[in-house]
Amino acid sequence: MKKEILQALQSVSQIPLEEYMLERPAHAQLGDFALPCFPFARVLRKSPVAIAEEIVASVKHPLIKRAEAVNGYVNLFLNREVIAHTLIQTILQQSASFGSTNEGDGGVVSIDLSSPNIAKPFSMGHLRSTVIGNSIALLLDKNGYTPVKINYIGDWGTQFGKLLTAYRKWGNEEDVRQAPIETLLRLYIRFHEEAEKDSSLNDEGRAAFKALEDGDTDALALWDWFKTESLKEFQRIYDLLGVTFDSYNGEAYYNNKMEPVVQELEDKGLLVESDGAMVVELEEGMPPCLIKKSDGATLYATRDLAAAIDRKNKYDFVKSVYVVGNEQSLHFTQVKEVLGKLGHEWAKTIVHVPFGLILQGGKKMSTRKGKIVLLEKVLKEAIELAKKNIKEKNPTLAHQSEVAEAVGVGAVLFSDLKQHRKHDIEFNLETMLQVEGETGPYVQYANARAHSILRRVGEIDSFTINEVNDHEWETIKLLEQFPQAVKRAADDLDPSIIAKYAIDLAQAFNSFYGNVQVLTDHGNLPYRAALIETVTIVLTESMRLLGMQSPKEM
RNA sequence: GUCUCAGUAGCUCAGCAGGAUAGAGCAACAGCCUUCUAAGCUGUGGGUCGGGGGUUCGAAUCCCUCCUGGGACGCCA
Repeated sequence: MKKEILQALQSVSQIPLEEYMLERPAHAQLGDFALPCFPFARVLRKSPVAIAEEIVASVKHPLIKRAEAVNGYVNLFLNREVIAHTLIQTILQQSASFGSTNEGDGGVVSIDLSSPNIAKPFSMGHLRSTVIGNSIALLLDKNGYTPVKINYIGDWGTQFGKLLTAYRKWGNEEDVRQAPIETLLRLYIRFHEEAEKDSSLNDEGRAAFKALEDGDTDALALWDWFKTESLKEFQRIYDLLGVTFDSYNGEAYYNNKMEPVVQELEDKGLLVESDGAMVVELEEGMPPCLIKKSDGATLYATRDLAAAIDRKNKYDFVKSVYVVGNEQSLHFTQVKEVLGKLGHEWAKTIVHVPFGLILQGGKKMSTRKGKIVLLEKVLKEAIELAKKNIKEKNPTLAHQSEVAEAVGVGAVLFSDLKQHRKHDIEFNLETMLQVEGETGPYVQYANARAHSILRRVGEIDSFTINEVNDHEWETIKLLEQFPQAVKRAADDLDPSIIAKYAIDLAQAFNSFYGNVQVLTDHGNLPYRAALIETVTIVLTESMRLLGMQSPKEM
């Protein structure tokens, strides 16, 4: 549509026009599109006002109803009825595939997301990675890519040496069976408390990890047990969130895949000794990448290198996305650099998608110090609140517990996804549980109301449009923008674009049905019903792309 | 100290491929349930866009600089 308008303008303009020049005015009374003529003034040696007036006088196109010259702008008012009719037809016909593209042409994009650490509770921080990563996968899929979701479980590293040490010193089997994660977390916290006083504990922990890595059977058995118990707890949360994975290959999976990488680094002369550790030196200004500790045990970067190479071999990805907090930016830059030094061209296709931290009192939360908020508790609370709301607002509703779950989880998901990824978030339970205003339940409610009207209308087979009022037009303009929102969200790997879009559309629609009686106006009923149906299609699809459910009643 | 992200209404944020009077939500206040679910709608008040320079016809948006805060900077992940 924009292209057609642009062509119409081009035919009467002496200057070549580009798509970006045509903008949407901030205020609806200024029209649907506007062309600022200031840049042309110098070339044409005329005032912008005169240029605008000339264009307005001669521009003509079936989609343009009226053109006005205002202070050097060409303001265009479109032919609402024609555009609305075409758009509604298109959306009804394409249904959920409206806005899809085949840009990715089936190319695989691996996505590293969620990645909780075993023996530690699923925290609010992991929520961000999980829901952002999941939404990115859905967005890529809609654009024709083949996403592969990898849950890179944190199940290896010195932390396990520490945990094993703590368990052997202070733990017992019974407590772990009763409440696995809670007990293991307590042990982990105690370890760090005691290590403050007695730093030799840290050496003990490191030694225990070395033993684990060298295949000590006792240590392995304990490790395996802790891991099994942890995964059970995580699964409950993934079920609630509706997130699935294509691979659960965690850090331990790469235990036997690191040596070849280390060997290759050595063969290529990249590995150098530094203070007893083995490192790869990087460009000036960047700290070296640590590959092996002085005791010979591996590090995070070692495993990430092995994992990146393994994933390239396995999936032959066109892009590899890591949804990990922005405090790890340096780490990923280093890993990319090292891969580049190894001669892997594809290192360029690795993308770190960072996100802000969830803060408490302005500070980072720390598992080690026991400063942590549990996601499961937050979700449970949100669902309880949704249940209570249903009892008050719609007590006769069927399937109340399913709807409560969809709404409660939707509230938590949306409060996270609507914010720009990179912003730190101050944790606030009240904000997360909110159901009014710019929230997940607000979007779900708009969609439920739309379905409610449609249930009363029944089947419609054709419609004509006599006039599109302002409320309807605002809604239609937004519907028309959905494909662009999808494309931008996928290109920027940023789900918040869809979340904001969904809010805008829900607001426009709420305003429409709040001000227009649909059922009683029989002349306009078929057209409005068709419009409302397209709203449900696009709202439902928006919510799906965010990983949210969209109940038809609530 | 170096690198990096941020600073917009009382609070939480959007806008930042430069464009017309800087927008939402929450909170506050005032209306709207005998008409499609009030998780809604309609209105009111509320701003030196951190400070200062610069580029431009035009800057919240681009550049420089300073201030404030978060985070990362070798044997955690």
